[in-house]
Amino acid sequence: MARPRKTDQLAAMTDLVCDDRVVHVDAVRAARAALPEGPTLAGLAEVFAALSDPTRLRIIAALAQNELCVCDLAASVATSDSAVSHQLRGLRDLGLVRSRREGRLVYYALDDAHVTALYSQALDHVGHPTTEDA
Amino acid sequence: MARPRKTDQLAAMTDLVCDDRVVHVDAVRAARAALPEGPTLAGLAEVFAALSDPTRLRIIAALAQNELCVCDLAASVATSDSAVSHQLRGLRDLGLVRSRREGRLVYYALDDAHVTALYSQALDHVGHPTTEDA
DNA sequence: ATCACGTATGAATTCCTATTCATTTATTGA
DNA sequence: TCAATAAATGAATAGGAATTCATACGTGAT
Repeated sequence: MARPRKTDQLAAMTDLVCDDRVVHVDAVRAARAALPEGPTLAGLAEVFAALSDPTRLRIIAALAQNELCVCDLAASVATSDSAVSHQLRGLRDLGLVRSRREGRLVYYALDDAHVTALYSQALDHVGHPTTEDA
Repeated sequence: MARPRKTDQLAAMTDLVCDDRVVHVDAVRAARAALPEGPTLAGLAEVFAALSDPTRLRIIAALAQNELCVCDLAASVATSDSAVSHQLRGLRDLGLVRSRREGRLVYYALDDAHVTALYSQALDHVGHPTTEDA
């Protein structure tokens, strides 16, 4: 069933876990107990991934100021309408952004306080110079 | 030099910015003023990217409990030593993690309060069930 | 010195993601 | 109805990223 282990405790731990050797059993036990569950982990990764792209960060920073229509958003963050639209779709699928149509224009706004909070916290930590500070 | 614009104000804005049409000049101006500068933006994206991968997230969650050597870390997060080592290099290059050698073992620990704070804030927002809650 | 073990590294593979370009849909005005 | 504009979408391309496998490095023990 398994190969022999150095100690019973160790064997119990590693069998419970995986095939690798464990040095500090208690530390590993504690670490594993602290791991978020699969869905939680995936959710975290998703949110952070949304914030991991410069274009999306600019979009979020822009929308943190005003609601904006797609073309204004594109002009604001200096990318193509299409690229912005693609990104907005992703952000909307994640529930981070909401849209509202008015005539031919579609306005987007932030729709998730968590993400906004994460963004500004990160900005605080980094120190937040903007173009208006120049 | 450029194509005709609907208004002078609009023309001034767009020339200052890019080649796209702008609908709400003031909104765009405000949005652009709020954009973080290039290096800041890149730094933000980097940090969030570090948190955007499930494996790295598990590593961070594990190290939030104890300092761990590579093989214990691998056992904790249930991936190969090699994969963990690769990820640790990245995290160390970003200054998120520090290492300490003791004999043949190398212990890693978290080394950036910002990231730890971001992680736990995100965890709070999501709600944080772990395996020990079961 | 040699061996075993823990860790690190490089190359290769595979998967994912962001942008671009072309096209389509939706809405308004002529 | 037709033309024009804003936005969305799909396919394609290109770049990046994570894991695996093989191998090398560093350290301690025999």
